Amino acid sequence: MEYKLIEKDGGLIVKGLKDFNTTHIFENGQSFRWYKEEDGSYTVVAGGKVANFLQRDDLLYADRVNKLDWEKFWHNYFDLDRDYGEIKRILSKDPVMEEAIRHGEGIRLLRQDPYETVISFIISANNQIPRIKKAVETISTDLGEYICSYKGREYHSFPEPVKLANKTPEYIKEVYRVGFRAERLKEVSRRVAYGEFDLNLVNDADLGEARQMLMTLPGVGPKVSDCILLFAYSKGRAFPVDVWVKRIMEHLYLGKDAKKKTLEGSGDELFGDLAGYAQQYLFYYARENGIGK
DNA sequence: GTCCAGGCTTTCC
DNA sequence: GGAAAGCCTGGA
Repeated sequence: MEYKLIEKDGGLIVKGLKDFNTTHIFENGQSFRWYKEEDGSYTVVAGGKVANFLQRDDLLYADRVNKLDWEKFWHNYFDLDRDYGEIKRILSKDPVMEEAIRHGEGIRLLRQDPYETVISFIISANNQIPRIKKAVETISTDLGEYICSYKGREYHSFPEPVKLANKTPEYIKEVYRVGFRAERLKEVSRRVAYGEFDLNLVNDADLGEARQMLMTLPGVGPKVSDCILLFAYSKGRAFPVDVWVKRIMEHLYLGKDAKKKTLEGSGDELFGDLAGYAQQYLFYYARENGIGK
C-alpha cells in the first residue's frame, strides 16, 4: 500500500491509508488492550508501546509514534502489507458477503503477540468483553513493565510468561477475577516459560497442525485456537465459530440448528483460504445488527 | 470416533 | 436473573 508519513509535533500523520478504519479494527473483539477516548481516538498498548490513533477522513494522526516506531512495529501490527481491497473484491462475489463488507469495510486482522493472544482468549471463554479487557489490564498492571501515563491512565506492557507461571492459581483467580480459568492461565504460562511449548513452532506449522498443537494447551479448544491463529499468526483460513458466527451463518447461509461440524467446515466450504477474513466481516455485521438475538 | 449435558467464576445488561 | 467471542469431563 502506498501511503505517506509526515512527522509533526512529536507525532506522526499517516496519509493515504486504504481499507483502514480504527473503529472497525478495534471494536470487533480481536484485541483487548485499547481504550476509546472522548475525541473518538483509540489508545492502544502493544509490543511494549503505547500509541494513540485518531482517524479523520483519509488521515491517521498517530500520537506517541515516530517514523521508526511505525516502520518497525505498527506497519506490521496493522497488517499493512496485505491487500484487503483484493480480499474484499474476491469475497464480494458472494452478494451476502458484499453486504457484510459494506458495514465493516475498514477491518484488518492485527498481528498480535502470540502469548498475549493465547492468554487473552483463554480468558474470553464464557466471558464478556468488558470483563476480559479488565482482566488483561489487571494482569499487565500487576506483572508488566510500566510504560507511561497518557490521558489520565497508566500503561503497562503485557508480562512475560514466567511472571504468571510464578503465581499461584488462587492468587490469579482472586486478583485478576478470572474464575475457573486461573489454573489454565498458570499452566499455559508455565509450559511456555519453561520451553515445553514453543509458540514459534505454531507459526511454521500448517493450519491443521497448528490447531492441534494449540489445542494441547488447557483452556484452548477449537474456537479459541482459531482466534489465536487468526489474531496472532495471520492464518487467514482459520474460522472461529462462536455464538455470533453460529447465529449469522445459520441466518444467512445454513438455516437454523446447523450441526457443529457443518458450521466449522462452512468457512472453508464457502470462502476457502479467505475464511478468516470473511469471519471478521460477518462477525462485525452480526454484532452491529444484533442478528439472531 | 461423535454428540450432548452439566459444571465452572464472575460480571454485566 | 440470565447470558456471556467456551472448555473439560463423563456417559451414551
